[in-house]
Amino acid sequence: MLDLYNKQTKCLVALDSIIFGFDGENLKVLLVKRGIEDNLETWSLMGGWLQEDEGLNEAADRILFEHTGLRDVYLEQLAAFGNPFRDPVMRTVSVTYKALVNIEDYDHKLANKVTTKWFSLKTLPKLLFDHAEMVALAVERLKANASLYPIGFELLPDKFTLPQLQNLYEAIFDTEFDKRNFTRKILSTNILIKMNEKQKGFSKKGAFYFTLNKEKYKNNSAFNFLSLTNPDKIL
Amino acid sequence: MLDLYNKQTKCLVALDSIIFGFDGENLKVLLVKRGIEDNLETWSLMGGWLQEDEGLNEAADRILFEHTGLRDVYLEQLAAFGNPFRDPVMRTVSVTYKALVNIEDYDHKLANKVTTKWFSLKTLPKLLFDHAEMVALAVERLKANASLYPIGFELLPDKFTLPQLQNLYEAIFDTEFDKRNFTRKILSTNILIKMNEKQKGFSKKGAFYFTLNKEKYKNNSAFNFLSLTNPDKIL
DNA sequence: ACAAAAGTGTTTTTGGTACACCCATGG
DNA sequence: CCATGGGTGTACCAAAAACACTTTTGT
Repeated sequence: MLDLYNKQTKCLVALDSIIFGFDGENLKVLLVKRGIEDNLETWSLMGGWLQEDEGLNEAADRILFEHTGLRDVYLEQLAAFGNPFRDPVMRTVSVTYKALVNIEDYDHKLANKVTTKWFSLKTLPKLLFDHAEMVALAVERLKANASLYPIGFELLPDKFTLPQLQNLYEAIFDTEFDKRNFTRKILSTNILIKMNEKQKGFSKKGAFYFTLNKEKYKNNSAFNFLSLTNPDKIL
Repeated sequence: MLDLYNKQTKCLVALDSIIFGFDGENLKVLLVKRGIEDNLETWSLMGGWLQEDEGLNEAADRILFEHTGLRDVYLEQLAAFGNPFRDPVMRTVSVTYKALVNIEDYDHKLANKVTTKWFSLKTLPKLLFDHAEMVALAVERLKANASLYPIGFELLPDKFTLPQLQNLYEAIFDTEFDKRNFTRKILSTNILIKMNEKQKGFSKKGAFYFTLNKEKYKNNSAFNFLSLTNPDKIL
């Protein structure tokens, strides 16, 4: 039987992660500048190779940590990419992950500000290999998830205002929502807790901060979170 | 740079496909009996290894064909499984695919009836490695897809009755729907065409056959197909 | 005639959407 | 006092859900 195994082709397995962040205005992706060996102006996703005795999730976590110093980011598997010529150097199958992080939180933990940079989704640079395709798929899935589940809070600080939350969802879906309808829908899920504190400095009136009711949030309680029944709103 | 590549661990890459079918009553999965070399009573998904110069989708298609003689089945990638010890013989990363096929259609094209068999989801045998986990994930995704898009017709013959269609959806979601509401919702999408022919032999009255309006079906026109806003209905 | 499944309409309730004005504050 | 963004309520409409009786036909 070992024979049968030994006859098969072996491949490198890479892990590439699409890290989404939100700066209050635009949805962004964290990219890494490729080492000097290549064309200097190519950016790539957070990537690395799978090592022995390491699971896929584990490897993706480790690679993200090595690039950024970030731990405990929830990485979710996206898809495997295996075009035989996707990496011209050697046959590599890449398993992609996506994560949402809070940019503020991230920036002060950031290990390597020289080689990593946030890019707005609308002005992405040229990406390595098939990484642009990976980003596109990640965005598509992000939209699908965000309309069904209350994700997106990972992209915000622990306390955030409703206008901030709305901006985020508007950035994800690249559209605008009615303020009153948005507020009503979000509050009706009861996953937010209003604080007594107001945001200072941004607007004159100041907006109340909210925090996540983590109990309810974990319970997955808000299925069909934003029920966007109209595809035009999403696409 | 080649050095850097050469230092990395290489793995086998397997493709495993979850093939769903529907026999009019239960949702089923097509499994293969393992070769004589192993414990005889283990069944597995349609699986095989990735070959050189072959993309993932291509390989999954080829493997399905080799096991079953079926071509042109729409296989959709599900997820990669990469626990380092999932295959005790050698480190293997498995990329899984799922597909929906019409059992009747399948059975007469079937190349190898001895080693492949349909199993009801509710009475699955012991499966190889982590294949049970793969099936569970596939079922979860099937539900999610079926509530958003009018998939499921692949599982039925070219002409089918509304009660059959309802049975199928009830099997997918493991619940019951109101006949009148179901009918209304399905017909309102206009993706079905009523035929003049009635089903004979099953019920005394006989139910009208319908066919798929393939134009509208391809157009993806029925987003949020069954809008199942109540998670209890789904879970 | 009766059993078994097919087929069909109405009412209620829920939730999505559209829409406009007052409020609080910093400048 | 005014400009800026924050906050709120209502009316309409579409669609989901609940609900029961009649029809057809094989036995």
